[in-house]
Amino acid sequence: MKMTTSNTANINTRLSHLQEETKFSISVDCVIFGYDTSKLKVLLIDCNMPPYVGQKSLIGELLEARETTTQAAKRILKNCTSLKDLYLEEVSVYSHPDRHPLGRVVTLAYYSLISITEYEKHIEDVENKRPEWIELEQIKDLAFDHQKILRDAYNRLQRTVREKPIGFSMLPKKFTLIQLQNFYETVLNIELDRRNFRRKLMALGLLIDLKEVQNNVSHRPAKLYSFDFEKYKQKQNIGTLNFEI
Amino acid sequence: MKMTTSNTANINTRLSHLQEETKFSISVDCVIFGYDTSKLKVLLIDCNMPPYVGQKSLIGELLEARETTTQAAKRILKNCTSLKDLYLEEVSVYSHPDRHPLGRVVTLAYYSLISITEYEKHIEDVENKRPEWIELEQIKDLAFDHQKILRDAYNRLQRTVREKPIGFSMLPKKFTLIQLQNFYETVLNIELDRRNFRRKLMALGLLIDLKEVQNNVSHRPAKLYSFDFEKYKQKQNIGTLNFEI
DNA sequence: CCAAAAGTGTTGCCTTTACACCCATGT
DNA sequence: ACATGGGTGTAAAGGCAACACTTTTGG
Repeated sequence: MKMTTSNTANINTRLSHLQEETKFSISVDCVIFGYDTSKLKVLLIDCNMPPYVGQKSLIGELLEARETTTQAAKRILKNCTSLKDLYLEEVSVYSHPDRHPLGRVVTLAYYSLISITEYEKHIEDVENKRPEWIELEQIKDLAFDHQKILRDAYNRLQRTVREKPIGFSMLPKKFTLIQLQNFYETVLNIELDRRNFRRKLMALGLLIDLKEVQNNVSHRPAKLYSFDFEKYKQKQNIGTLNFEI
Repeated sequence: MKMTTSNTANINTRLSHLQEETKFSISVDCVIFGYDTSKLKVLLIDCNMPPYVGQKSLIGELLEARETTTQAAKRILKNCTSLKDLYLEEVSVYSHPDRHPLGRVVTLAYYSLISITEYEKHIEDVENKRPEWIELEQIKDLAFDHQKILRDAYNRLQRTVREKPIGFSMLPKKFTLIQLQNFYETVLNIELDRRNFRRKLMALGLLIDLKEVQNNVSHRPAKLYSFDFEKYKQKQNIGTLNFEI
């Protein structure tokens, strides 16, 4: 059995300097999810780069000299939404040598969740070339390998949303239980039983009954709730938590 | 509200060339888990690089010009174990600007699972500077940020091992139910009820009763089983699967 | 008073847990 | 025959899924 180890530079033990030939551009791409009128949407921009002119792409930038990929992702998010402290989660690395037409660019994908309503409030601050919300279902033929990145990010979102209360980042601060249920039904692409859903959510003890109701609705107005992030943190710390939709 | 987007090069829309100043070395580090005599172990090497001389580190190499990070991980694994087709899963990216003493090196961590027995069979093929199996519990003060990488990888392993039958990659091809149970108890650091465990595993219908038993044991010999990877794939394809420990 | 959506309990089933005794082999 | 670990069943509790009618508001 022949081995090839011997001649390979080992980055963790033997290497004495870093060569220019093995340096790469690194970018960070953000899949920004929003939720509005029972639709899951993604913030996309137009790609002007051949051969992808006319297609949409995710929002991404090159990693700068002294920032981490997470910092880069936060910078990107702040730039295009003017919001900060958004939920952010790493998806994966995409490193096919021919994935980018300008040359070798390894990209780290992140996804983030934002409230479209909050986003709209600050929209006038963003430069004229604005990103656009596109319904997830409508998105196809993204530039580069972004369709795959989106698929991976959505898979990750579906998983995480069932295990952690991250969905509340995409909902208004005050919401009805039915809005919450619709949200889960949309994101997970399943149907939920109303009574069972309410029982489960109320049993978590993490919803604050605001003692307010909807108004201007032509039917019985629903009660409004908000999510108790404080209590969630406490329960998390003492290991009491079992958030499972 | 001030915005900073306008001047930033956008990798996906506007940039026309890649500059040398924003190129980085990329490495791939592998957390190689093995399981032996009721202990979870990790394959580590000695780090000879100041200021970490004397400490252990993960096995890693620089990404080469035309390979993906996954290919790099497979190359690394093959080099140091002479085994291939190993289970491989991405952990995360580590990109702190000062994480590596030679300069800016962004690393992608992967973890892999191997059977120590299989590994030992090929060990004579590996160059003299051999990596070493260290019990997970004993590992502390790894070089670089490898302690954190290991922690993240182990968390990922604990999660995945409950959801997918990846543990069988670390066990002998023929195993007893009690060995299997010990494996899960070790990896997950929990205790399991023997009867309940057996019932659950048998109910999966994915264990092949080999109609063989242990020999040379000074007690009632246990039956040997193997995992039915074929059937697992089929069930996975038709969505019948519910592998949950 | 009608339309439209909000709100509310009960039951059966399945899954999970807890628990103790007999069995097969080597010495 | 004894020591050692292997192998087995049952009952109680808890969680999950299925299901239909009443309530409140606006028009």
